Amino acid sequence: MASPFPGKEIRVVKEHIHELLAQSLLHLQRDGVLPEGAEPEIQLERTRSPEHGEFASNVAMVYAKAARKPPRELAQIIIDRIPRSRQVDRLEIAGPGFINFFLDPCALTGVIKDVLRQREAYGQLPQTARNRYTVEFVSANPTGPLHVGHGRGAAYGASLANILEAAGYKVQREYYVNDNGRQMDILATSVWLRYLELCGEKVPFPLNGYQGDYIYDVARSVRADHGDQWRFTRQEVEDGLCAGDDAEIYIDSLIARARLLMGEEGYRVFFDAGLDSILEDIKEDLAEFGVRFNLWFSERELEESGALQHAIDRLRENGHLYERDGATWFRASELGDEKDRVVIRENGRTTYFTSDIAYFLNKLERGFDRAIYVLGADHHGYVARLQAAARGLREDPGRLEILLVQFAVLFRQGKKVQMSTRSGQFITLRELREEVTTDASRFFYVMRSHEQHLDFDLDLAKSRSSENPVYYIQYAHARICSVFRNLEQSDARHNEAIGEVALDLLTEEHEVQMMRTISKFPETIDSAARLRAPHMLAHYLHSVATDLHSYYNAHQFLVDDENLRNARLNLVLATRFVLARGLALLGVSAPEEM
RNA sequence: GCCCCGGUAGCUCAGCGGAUAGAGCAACCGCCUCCUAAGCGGUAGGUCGCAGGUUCGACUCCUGCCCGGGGCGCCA
Repeated sequence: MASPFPGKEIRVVKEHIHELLAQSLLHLQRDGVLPEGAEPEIQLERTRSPEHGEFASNVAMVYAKAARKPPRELAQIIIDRIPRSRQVDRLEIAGPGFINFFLDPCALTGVIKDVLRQREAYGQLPQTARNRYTVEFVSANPTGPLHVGHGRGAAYGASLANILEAAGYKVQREYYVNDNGRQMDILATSVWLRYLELCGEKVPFPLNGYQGDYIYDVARSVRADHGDQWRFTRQEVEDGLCAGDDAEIYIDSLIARARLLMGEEGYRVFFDAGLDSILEDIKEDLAEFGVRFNLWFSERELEESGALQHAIDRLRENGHLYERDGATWFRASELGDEKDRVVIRENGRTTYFTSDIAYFLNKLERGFDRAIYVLGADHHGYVARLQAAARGLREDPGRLEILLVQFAVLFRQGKKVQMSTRSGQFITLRELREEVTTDASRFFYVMRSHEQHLDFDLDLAKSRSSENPVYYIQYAHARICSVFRNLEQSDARHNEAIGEVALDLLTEEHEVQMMRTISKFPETIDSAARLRAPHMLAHYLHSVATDLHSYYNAHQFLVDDENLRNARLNLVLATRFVLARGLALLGVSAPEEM
């Protein structure tokens, strides 16, 4: 037969079969059996049960109407046109008209050769077109430590970015640092009030200020560096303060008071001290969580670089802005949003949304084909707003993709762990990592679909037992490593070349199953990337571990027969590569010993 | 009121329009003189929230309803 990939090793059996089917359908189009025109769409999927072969296609059913033939009859015609392949043992028509592909054993053993040739790179898919993606995630305001809610976004975003890379995309990881908003002013003022307290001046601390102890730490460091030069008495601070009942007005007037008393320069010291120390803490926290970013994008820079003005100009040129009540509005309601949005407030300052628009435009102008946003589910109001912005900018809304991650709720001893940001009674990501380890938290966070509320069972994540899926998978990896350690201590050696020649000895049910599962790795990466679903990879790895443990229990790998031993070692070594790579994509370690 | 997410085994959840709906935990019965029992094998467990619709075919898509979680600002 003619190889569908001339001069190239057939890497993925599924692709190969897909190609065989495509050739058949192309023939039938030329022969007039099928209508010509669009390239036929082919669905090929794994069967649920081996009695239906390895792969099945529904093309005969889909095209039955167009071909004006009963599905099973059309199936036979399609089969007659499918080129012969060494990889395919036989074809069957089943049920209402499925075409089932039964593989030749060499197709499965070929998978082991593939893996051992590609080693750690197995599962890496070729580059695709328009593949420059930027993924923005976490982007928590630098006003305090990350908590467990941010943890899910971090784990999801990082895993997704890794998976997209494996699927052939060039991925940039970005964190949007909101260093310009009112929340930052509240932070700066909170630090200043704590500073005054340390100086011995007790000014009543506002309820909506940042209450956490870390504020004292920042205040202490400012005082250590700058002494008491910004010390004012309670009387001085409260003079001319709007002491109304409204907490929001009260804190705003405190902010204004801070700026006035200290001057912009002094105020900046508190502002930057808060920002720098908290951002530093967040970076360190994320690094320890195995999450790295290529770019920490500063909101302030949007203003300083003129990007903000650039975006506003663009909206204005496109006729989407108007003035009302002293503010400048974006006519979002005409572009799919539920109402119009303010982009320049009455006081002349832009809104948070204005920055969002400018940042989005900036991403596209930096050359990314697509901007992916990983946001908490509470931000779902953003979707329509940002899409409206994309339209208003006359950019393709298809280049904007927003993924909402649902909330995670912690459970301890079967009971919900209560959390509240206001009272400062939230569990930090750092505390979670320390309690259940980074590995377990990374895995648990992405174990479920991101669209699904997550019940995070702390006791399960902590347990070093079989119930804990992350240990179950890691244990499979460690077991394989252990086998090779035992081999080292014996007289025997692993010879991959001998193993490769002897692969046809791998005929046990467990071995066939193991190979089948390993062969699904590339397509799992593909689906997980396409559906933005790291949990698919998590589930897949669990099935790899299941097969390995079963195999391990049923058969001895270190047998006397040199050929069989090396063949089996090739298989488990290939399994090890899959486990290690898969765990790495999820940010989970693959220990050699447990 | 409007919007987002969910409702599948006792519990937590997979299931990318296909064939007999799966896994882990919990329950019950077994397996270590043998490469790590953090493991394996087996048994039992289901009106896929309800009602319509689209389709050769619906857990999957559409509409309505019921139940649970969350969100709606010239806040960020």
